[in-house]
Amino acid sequence: MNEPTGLRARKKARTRDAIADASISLFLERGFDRVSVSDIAAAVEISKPTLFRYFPTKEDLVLHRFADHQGEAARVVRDRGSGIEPVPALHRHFRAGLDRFDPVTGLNDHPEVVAFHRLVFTTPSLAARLTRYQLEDEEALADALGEGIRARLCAAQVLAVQRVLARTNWQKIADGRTARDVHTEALADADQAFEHLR
Amino acid sequence: MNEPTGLRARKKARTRDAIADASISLFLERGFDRVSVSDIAAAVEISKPTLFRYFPTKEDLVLHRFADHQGEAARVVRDRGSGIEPVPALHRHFRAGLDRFDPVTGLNDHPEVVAFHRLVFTTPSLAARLTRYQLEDEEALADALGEGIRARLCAAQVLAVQRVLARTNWQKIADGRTARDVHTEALADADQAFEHLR
DNA sequence: GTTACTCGGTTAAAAAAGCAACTCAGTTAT
DNA sequence: ATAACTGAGTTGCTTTTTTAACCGAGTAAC
Repeated sequence: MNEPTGLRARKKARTRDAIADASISLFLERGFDRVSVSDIAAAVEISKPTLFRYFPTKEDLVLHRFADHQGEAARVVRDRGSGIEPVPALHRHFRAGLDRFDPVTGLNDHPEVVAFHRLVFTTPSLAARLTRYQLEDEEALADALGEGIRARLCAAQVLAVQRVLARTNWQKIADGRTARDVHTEALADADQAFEHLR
Repeated sequence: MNEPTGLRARKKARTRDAIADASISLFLERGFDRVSVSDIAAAVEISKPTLFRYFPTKEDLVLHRFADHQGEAARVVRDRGSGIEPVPALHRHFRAGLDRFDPVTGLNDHPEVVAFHRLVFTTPSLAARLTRYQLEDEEALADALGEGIRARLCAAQVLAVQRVLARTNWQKIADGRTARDVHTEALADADQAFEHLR
């Protein structure tokens, strides 16, 4: 069931991680457009074409962290236990994310994570591309919810809610508060928001 | 003047070093024939055919340290300054080796080097292959010295002398003496041996 | 206004690595 | 004696990586 752990696969995963780590740390250090892809390739000791075989664009070097969560909402809906409604399933999933301080919930005060968020939202080309990811995510969720305009509306609202919640949490963290401190009100916000959805 | 330092060359050199290091440390740890080439390949995280692209046989994993000195004597003779006779040039070169405690002179008491020598000379297949290297080295030296039986005799004698000297030094080290301690008498031995050659 | 750089991204060909299956010897088990 | 194993080394095929050269957009220089 799990991926084959051959030599090839292992090295590929390691190269991918190395690229991701090097590029993010370089971006945080000098800013997104003061680092060229050639710099990154040199840091990882691979060639430029190889780098682009792992990540299609420069933006994806940053956004793969979101891309890796791609379709998560849709999956949660599809894999929900029988007799459970979609929205409560997403609610539960988001609460679980809060409990483990998943960065996508905005509730994480690791300096690296905070700096990363700042990087994404203050770099126009990154923010732009991020919305494209969110659109695809939304479409996938809509498909998982069913067909027609109702499903699409519901998907859009759920993801909008999640974005607002994450943004709110992140703002509180950016104001200097600790994730543990914000945790309970983040839960309350989430409960209220998802309650209001139905 | 120096080799091109492209990405490919750098990685190749690093892989070669990794193989050499891993195999020698495994051999020293468990003995030459209690380690399979597959074990080594696994330790370096490369495939078996790849390993054999770097080293032609299992023995060469150990003996490349000698192989890398291959043809050194011949080169010394060819590159000697004008007006210098071959044998004195070789003499000087051997003395220089002693002065920097070059492992090939046997005058080196690093535990790793000592263990390495022991490994080579107590493993029959290694000792056997080593003599083949020495033969090739001898032929190259003979060619550098000129043609005919005289050159061949001279080459054989020079290399025999070097082997005896190295073996003598190694024996003293094996008896527990330190390289620095043995150094002066090693020089004296060398002087006498090369003098006797003339 | 052309010229020349830089940077993101691509292409084609060649080198290198991985994989699986194989040969060939020598050992061990039955 | 034969069957089953193990380990060195090879072979053919596929995937990955390097290399050098290029394209096209932006931009700074003169």
